[in-house]
Amino acid sequence: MQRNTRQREVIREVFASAGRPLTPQEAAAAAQDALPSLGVATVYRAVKELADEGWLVALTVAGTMRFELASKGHDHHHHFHCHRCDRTFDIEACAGDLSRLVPSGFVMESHELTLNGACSACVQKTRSGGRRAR
Amino acid sequence: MQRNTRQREVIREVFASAGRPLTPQEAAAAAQDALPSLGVATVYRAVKELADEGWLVALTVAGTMRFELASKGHDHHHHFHCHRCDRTFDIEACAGDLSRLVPSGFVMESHELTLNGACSACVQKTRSGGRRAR
DNA sequence: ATACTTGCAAAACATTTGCAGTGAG
DNA sequence: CTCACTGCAAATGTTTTGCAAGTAT
Repeated sequence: MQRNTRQREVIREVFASAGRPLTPQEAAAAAQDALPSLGVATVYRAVKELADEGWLVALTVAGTMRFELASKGHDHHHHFHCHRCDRTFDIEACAGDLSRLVPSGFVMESHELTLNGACSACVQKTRSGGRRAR
Repeated sequence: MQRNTRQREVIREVFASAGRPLTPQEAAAAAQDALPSLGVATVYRAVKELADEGWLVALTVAGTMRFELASKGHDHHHHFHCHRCDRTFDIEACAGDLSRLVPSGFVMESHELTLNGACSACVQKTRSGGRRAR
């Protein structure tokens, strides 16, 4: 990422303030909020560069690629995917010792853990019998 | 899945004998091997039904949706994805108590754990200086 | 016979790429 | 001024869907 344009600035801001992984689509929607003329292609391009650069990390949850800040202060964490609203949240803790799971002969370099279920917001909607759409 | 047709039989057979998660595309290719006229749409439809039904489970590894038999004798297991050969292997063990990771208010229904690294075959190829493609 | 299934092709999406115009340096 | 960046639209690739014909029950 060489030139500092308004759109890239906005895109970075979106991820910086999101606090959770965003799909390129979510990021585009949020960014267009501040810069309506911004096109999705630009978001895809910027996101890819930011990921290559290491500022963002890519992860795939529920069949969709998502990106989030590489370092948010805490180093390693995992994700919770809500199948109700399809949002992905960060989980601050790590599962711990997984090396015992690695088959002999294999070399583990990283691991990815995703919990699936309903987020608190969706749980509450369900409880109150509420029917609120996205 | 109500009627027992030749194509569904073939599709089930493909997953049953695969021994590892398959993408819809892989499944379609394998099934068309036994039933050339079979279309991808049918595979997608069948796979979705089988997954709803619980006979297959969906997982996302390395950016692609894959499906595999829900119960292969052992109940719960995880996956190891080799970034070298892009194959996914089963890991018989489960990480254990993950409920402590769930944020309060959230309800976890399942979890998915993927270890990334190199499988034994690829590790050996590397050691022996070998260079073999997929 | 009935109506669930299938194959095909079009549709719906998500992501990428080509291009000419725009703007950062 | 230059050339990287952007927006638009067309191109890709994947999964879904509409429909008429096929077939299990």
